[in-house]
Amino acid sequence: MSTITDVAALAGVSPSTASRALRGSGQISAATRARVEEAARELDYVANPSAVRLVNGRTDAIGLVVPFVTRWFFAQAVTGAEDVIRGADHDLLLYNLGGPDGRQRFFERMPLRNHVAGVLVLSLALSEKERAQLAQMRVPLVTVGHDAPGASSVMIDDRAAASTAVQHLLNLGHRRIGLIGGLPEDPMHFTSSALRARGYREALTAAGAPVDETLIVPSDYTIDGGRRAAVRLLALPTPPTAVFAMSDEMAIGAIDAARSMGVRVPEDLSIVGFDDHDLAAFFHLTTIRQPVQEEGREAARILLRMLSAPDEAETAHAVLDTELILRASTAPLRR
Amino acid sequence: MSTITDVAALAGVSPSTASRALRGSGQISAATRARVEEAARELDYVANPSAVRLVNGRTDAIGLVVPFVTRWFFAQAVTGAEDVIRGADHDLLLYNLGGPDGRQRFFERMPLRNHVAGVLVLSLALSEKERAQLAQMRVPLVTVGHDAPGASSVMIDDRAAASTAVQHLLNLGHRRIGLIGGLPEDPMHFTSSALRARGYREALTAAGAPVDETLIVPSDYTIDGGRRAAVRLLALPTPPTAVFAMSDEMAIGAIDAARSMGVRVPEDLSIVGFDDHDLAAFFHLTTIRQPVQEEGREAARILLRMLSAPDEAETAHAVLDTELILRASTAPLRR
DNA sequence: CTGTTAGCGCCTTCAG
DNA sequence: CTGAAGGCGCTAACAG
Repeated sequence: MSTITDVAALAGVSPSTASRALRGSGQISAATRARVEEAARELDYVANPSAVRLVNGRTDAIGLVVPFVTRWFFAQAVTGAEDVIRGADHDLLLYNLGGPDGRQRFFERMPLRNHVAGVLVLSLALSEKERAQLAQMRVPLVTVGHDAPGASSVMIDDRAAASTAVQHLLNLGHRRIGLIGGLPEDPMHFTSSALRARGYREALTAAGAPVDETLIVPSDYTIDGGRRAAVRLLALPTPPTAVFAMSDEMAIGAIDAARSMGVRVPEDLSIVGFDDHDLAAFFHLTTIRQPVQEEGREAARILLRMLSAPDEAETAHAVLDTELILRASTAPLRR
Repeated sequence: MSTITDVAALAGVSPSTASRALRGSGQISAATRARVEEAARELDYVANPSAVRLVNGRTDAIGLVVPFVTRWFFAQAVTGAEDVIRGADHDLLLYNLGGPDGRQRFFERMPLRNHVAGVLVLSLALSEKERAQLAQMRVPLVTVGHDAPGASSVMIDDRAAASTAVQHLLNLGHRRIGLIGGLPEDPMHFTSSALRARGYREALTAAGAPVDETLIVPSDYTIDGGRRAAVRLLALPTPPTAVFAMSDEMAIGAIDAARSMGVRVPEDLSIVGFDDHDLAAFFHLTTIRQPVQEEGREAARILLRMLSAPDEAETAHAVLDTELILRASTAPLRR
């Protein structure tokens, strides 16, 4: 691997001149610049990033923390963030927690410490202690789907979106509306679950409909979890006539459960999901669309902005729009 | 950010002693070591990785190149690789190509150059030029799902697996068997497509069944692509009685197409997929299971091994097992 | 067992 | 406009 000294030697200049020429800083005669560039090309020179970082006193890598890359939502957000970060020529260090154990290990060891210029955290509700750990790194922090003090955030209005979903069902005449949602003490703490649950309750209350706690079933954001939750709901003495699931995966599980129990969708049971997953259209699922890739992109943009203006200690908070997508999994209540 | 000099000062020793104590190298009295460790803890010291890399002359970051993190297969493989790499305390630089443009940009700029100790490439059939570019970085290279000269690889036996799938259909009495597969000139060049197509042809030929080119329909590994391909097959004057799809996504699309055309699965049409995607069981899909996460893990392991024994220029080649998973999307030919 | 010295590759003063 | 010198933080010899 050739160094800048090699380049300088080949070009017949000093290393500092070579450095200036290559980076376009200072005043350099066009002739020397050309010569240096030619030499660099010839030697296939690329600056050693460790040396550059050491002397500049900063890294340009960005840490991306994600619970599970395999889940649709996270993969989408990663794609958006990655694209923006690459476009700005930063490195992206991926950290996939992969469950409670990985999460604990991460926060214990803080492997990003001293490694990154900024951190992007996808959809983890940070405990106070975790937030403090992250803050201790003294680098800008942006979260997606969760709002932590001292950090910037990109969110959707989970509460309003959930209300909209439930309102849609209420408009169709439904009153007994089930909720399939995040686990109450989810080890991964997705805050959005709590917000969506709140929106659900508020919509019902505002419409004068009772909130029946037996219709609220926790689940784990997987198809199978949605299936189990739906089975429980449909086995109730007075089952709901409609269900709002906090993710499309769970909604799909619910559709499957209904089918296998001889309950027709939407004739006997209306179902609304959340996300507008790739498969939602396939299942004719009415759902709340959220712009997941854009959430990742926007978070990355905010982080880049924070990096370029480090003095301004301000945090930014973006709220992106959601939209109710009407498909064929919901229908008016039949009496 | 405190430096090792701060730690040394606080512990009342020289920086080199502090360094040795912290890294457990050389001979250090238990007393000094304890004092240094205490000082480091107090100052919350973490070595500056750029400085460490600069002096050691190497980075410990590993580059992971993936076409689309959002596709199930890649997300799974990334998860496996990430886990192993993290476990070995290496950084993981993610590079998501995201299509032909991103691919070209990547190979033009080679942003991993001088950044990484090794590279993991997921399921890209590398052109000779691309392979040369990668080789020019002079770091170990491991590919998953593709075999390139000079690189280690982790593969499955795509040809045999495809043969098995087709053989299963032949055993059920089918003779007209459609193939839904990779695009012939897929801009992302997935080699496995070609190998699976070969397996398909060989199985038919070995059984004395004719290979009808009109039954071979290219597609793009998406649900929708599978749907379109199936529609074309089913609209044929003499449609096939069975179909082998090169991915579960495409198989699912085919199931949907059949359903909407009034063709029953498996009574009128048997379908075999490939991958054992999370949704395969959901669709009762008979499929070829491949251990995707394990492919990622094994690739990472091989890379780590290459890094720890850089002298041995040998490449390793792992072939992992696949398995035919029988479900309800295939049935004997009805006459 | 510990301190001193030198240098990894680069960039940024500071002099010319 | 260009070169020399110094130092970023750390570790590997080399002396003690």
